[in-house]
Amino acid sequence: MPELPEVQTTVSGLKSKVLNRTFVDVWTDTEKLFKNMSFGDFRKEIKNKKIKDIRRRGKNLIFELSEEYFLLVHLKMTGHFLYDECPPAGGQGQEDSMNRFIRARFFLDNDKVLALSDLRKFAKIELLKKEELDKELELLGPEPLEKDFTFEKFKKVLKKGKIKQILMNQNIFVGVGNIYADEILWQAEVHPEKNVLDLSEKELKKIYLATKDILLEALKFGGTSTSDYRNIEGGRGTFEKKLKAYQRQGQKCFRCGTIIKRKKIAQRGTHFCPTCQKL
DNA sequence: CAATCGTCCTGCGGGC
DNA sequence: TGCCCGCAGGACGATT
Repeated sequence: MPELPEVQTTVSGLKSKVLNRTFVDVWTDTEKLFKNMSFGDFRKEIKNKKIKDIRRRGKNLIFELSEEYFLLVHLKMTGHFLYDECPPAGGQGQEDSMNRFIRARFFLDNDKVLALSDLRKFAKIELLKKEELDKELELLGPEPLEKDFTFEKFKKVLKKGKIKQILMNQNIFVGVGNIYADEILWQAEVHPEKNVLDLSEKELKKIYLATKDILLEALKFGGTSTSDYRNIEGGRGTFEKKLKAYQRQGQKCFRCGTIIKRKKIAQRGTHFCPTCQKL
């Protein structure tokens, strides 16, 4: 599932390929992905709009277009963009079934195609004016990799509740989903069900540092592709080789050798070391 | 009022 | 072998 490192990797890839390109047309077989207007209207509106910039806010992709329009895309769980889909035979991603669920195609003025593959059809695509975009994003918390996201700021935005749930709450701070929440808490040696109010200063500091560290490290490796995420060339991120907790249930903890446990916490599959991460 | 549940969706894996 | 059930989960709305 695309979290901050995967969305940022996507943004970087897109910027290198489609900046300053103009949309010629768009196709879909899944009209419900287009949330704020009918697909017919979207198709009319997107034509001839130029991509002036591409950025990320939390897990959202934002294409800044000409005429003061914005294309907002949320990949949710299984969405990913593919540039110039159907790579040459034998090319990276060609044999990967995850790249075959093409739900939308954006035709560009260089005769290339930007496609959206999304197995579960949960992605969101919206064409918005500035005020509408701001309104949709207004509840999002701060960016954890920004310089001004200090330890003081981190402590200030936290609310009471199970720490795992808090880490994944986009209104507190953005970018962390199920994979990185488990990795952050493993590194910080904190039990995912521990209440924020019961965390010591030392534990808070470890979670804060682990958040920055894990997200940066995952970004460096192009994200995690355990199941569905692919980069815009259809290839995989390599951070999955670095995972210490996520989907390692039944295997030995790299720190203490205890068998990693899996438990449903806040409706999410959660992986942790019962020895290193005590409640 | 906060916590939990249901919804969207479909491929895949486990069990029989 | 083949079928069916249930699981995976980001975000949001509904419910308790």
